[in-house]
Amino acid sequence: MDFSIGELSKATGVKVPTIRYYEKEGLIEAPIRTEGNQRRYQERDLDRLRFLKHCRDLGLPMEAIRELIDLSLHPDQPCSNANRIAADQLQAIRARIAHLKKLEKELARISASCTGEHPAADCNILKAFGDHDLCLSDHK
Amino acid sequence: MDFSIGELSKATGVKVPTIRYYEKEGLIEAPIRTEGNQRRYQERDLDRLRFLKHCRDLGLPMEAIRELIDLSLHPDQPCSNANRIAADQLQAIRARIAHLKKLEKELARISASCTGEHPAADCNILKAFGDHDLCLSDHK
DNA sequence: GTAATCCCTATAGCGGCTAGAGGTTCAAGA
DNA sequence: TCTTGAACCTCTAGCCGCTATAGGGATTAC
Repeated sequence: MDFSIGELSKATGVKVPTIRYYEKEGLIEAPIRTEGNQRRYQERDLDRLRFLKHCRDLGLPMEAIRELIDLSLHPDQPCSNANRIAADQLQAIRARIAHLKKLEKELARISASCTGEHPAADCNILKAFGDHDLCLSDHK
Repeated sequence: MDFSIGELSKATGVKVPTIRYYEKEGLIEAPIRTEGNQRRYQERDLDRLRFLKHCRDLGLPMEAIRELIDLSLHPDQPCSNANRIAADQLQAIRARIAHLKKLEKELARISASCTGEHPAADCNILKAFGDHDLCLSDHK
């Protein structure tokens, strides 16, 4: 019928202290309590937390999730904000991928520049780490 | 001959409070001071900070940078650690790219699933954020 | 000489948790 | 019914790598 925080944690993969943290942050509602002050959750809390976790797994910042939750609590409002949030996040992810690819290229070059068998004084890796001018691109 | 912290900052692109933070963390040496207690840096501090910044730009964690600095202070030691650090970082970057690509795929699908003109109750984006089962891959 | 700009220390805050201390409640077995 | 032991409670502090602010002192250009 209702879950303890530990059961909710197992069902969602969100750790117990994290659930309490989300509650403190207002991202999930404070559930009812037993006489002994322990939290007891309902089905809808499970849905909400699954939503939250999925959003976090997709990399959304908590502020964006807050907006999405607000929106789902007002089902008559237009969903243009949800659209914007998804598009923004997609763009942010693509920017990060582009940046990481530059780093990958530089690191591959640096990593291959020395076999690790020299004294440090002659190590090309140490030189490459020290000198951005040796880099092929401008990796920020 | 020597630089103030602001000049060092401009020369490297590292912000002033960050330079002081690096000093507190032992990543750069505490420089000499003027009679009025202001820091004055030398050429070698500039080199060190450039090294540090380049490593940070490449995504190395400070602990790894600490090891690299140690190594460059012992030029007779073998550089196998530098090799390992570069290889580890390369692997870490590649793992992050792989993960972000999964997110990109899911977000592109989610983002395209709704034009943003519906009431929230019917919004496919909200549904997709809520339900991982709709996802094509297992993005963590 | 004075005003503008730099510099100093110390502390707190960011995001998103996570770990620990020290104590209470619950549920299963004897 | 009693007892154990696991799970729960609150509160505080810590993680990384900075960044911002407050409240002052030093330096430099005019």
